[in-house]
Amino acid sequence: MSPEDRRTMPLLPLSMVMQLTELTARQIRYYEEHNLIEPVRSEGNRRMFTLDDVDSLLEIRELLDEGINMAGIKKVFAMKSNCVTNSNIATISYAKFRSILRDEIQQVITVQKTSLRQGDLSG
DNA sequence: ATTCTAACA
DNA sequence: TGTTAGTA
Repeated sequence: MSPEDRRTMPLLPLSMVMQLTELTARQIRYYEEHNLIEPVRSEGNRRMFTLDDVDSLLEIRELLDEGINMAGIKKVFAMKSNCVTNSNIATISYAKFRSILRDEIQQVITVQKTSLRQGDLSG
C-alpha cells in the first residue's frame, strides 16, 4: 500500500477527528459544507475522514487561532490547491508554468487587497 | 451509544 | 457557533 493511500483512506469516525483536532462536530461539519474537506460517507451515512482531512482541519484550526475567518481560510486553501509547488514542475510546459505563476501573483494581490479592506487575514 | 440534518425560546 | 429535536 502506497503512502498516498494511507493518507486518502477513509477510516476515522467523527469522534476521533474531534479529539485529534480539538474542533467541535458543528465546526467540522461546517467546514465540510464549505468544501474545505471531503469526508466520504459509510454505512448509515456516517462521515469517514482520512488523515489528509485531519491535516486540513488542523491547518484550519491554526488559521482560526490566528484570527482568520472563513473567507480568509478559503483563500489560503484556494492558493494552496493551485500552487506551483504542488504541480509537477518537471512535466508541465514553460508556458503552463508561467500561466500558473501569473495566477498565483494575481491571487496574492487579491488577498492583500481584501486583507486591507476587510481584515480577512492576520499577516 | 453515536452521528445526521435542520433549525432557532 | 452552540444547542436541541427527531432519526437512522
